Amino acid sequence: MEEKRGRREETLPLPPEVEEALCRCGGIAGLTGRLPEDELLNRESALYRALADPLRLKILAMLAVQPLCVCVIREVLGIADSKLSYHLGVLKKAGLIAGEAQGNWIIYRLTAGGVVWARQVAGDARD
Amino acid sequence: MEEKRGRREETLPLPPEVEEALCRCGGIAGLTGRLPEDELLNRESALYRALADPLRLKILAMLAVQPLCVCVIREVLGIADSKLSYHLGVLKKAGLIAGEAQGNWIIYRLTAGGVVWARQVAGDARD
DNA sequence: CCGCAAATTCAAACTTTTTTGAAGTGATGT
DNA sequence: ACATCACTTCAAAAAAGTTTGAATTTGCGG
Repeated sequence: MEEKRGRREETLPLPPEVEEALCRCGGIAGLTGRLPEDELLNRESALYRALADPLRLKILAMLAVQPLCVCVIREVLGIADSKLSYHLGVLKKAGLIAGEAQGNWIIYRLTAGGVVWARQVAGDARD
Repeated sequence: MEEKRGRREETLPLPPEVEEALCRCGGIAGLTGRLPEDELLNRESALYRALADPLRLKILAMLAVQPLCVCVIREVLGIADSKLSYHLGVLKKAGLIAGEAQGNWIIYRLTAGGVVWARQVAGDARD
């Protein structure tokens, strides 16, 4: 009766392959300890969420060619102003691009972080 | 009047910096030509969408330690079966993980592609 | 055959993201 | 001062993604 209470982690029946490997890494607790902090996972998933749209990837690819003002981007994409503004906002909030006002225009360019990801997008194309 | 009709691409007024660089790369048309295919952008954004959730990144991190059956993953995450099944499905559809039935259990492991991205997640943690 | 345990499927409720069109901001040229 | 151009903001509608709990499937041991 005593061994039933508490339900130790080693108690749950597992496929041998998993059980063995799990023991070697410290059981459930050991495994849990090896995982990245939630804080980090949140930040990373937020970045991927910004990249999770073909339109936004296209914008990154364009800006990898050269810095551009909104009107040129819109001309290439053929979408409404406000829609473009929304997506630029998403990329900006993610720290992938930055916009600098220049008179009547706003010129967007990749940030250092943006360059890395834009390369990832365009780089895969070379395969 | 004749120069007004048609609105050639060179006609739109631009900040000098942008205009000059745009000319060098073949104008709007030249820029458009350098962009990745929509097909590719769709595939890549689909991958990022699969990565765009902290729970899913955590699952990848777990499987980077070792292959695991669903029950262990659930134990670590502390979420409902069906919820976990949904997220495993997303990762599987994205080609990041694969599950192999083994008797009563299903053992999930990273695919080759999954390994790359799991490293990206955990690797950033080392900074 | 029966019952159990592991995992998936399903549909409805819920949340988040995206789209749309109208209104707003601010610099520029007249 | 006024009209215009480039761009953003806003709020409502639409679409997509996620969560929930119940039902289902499948393999295993008795």
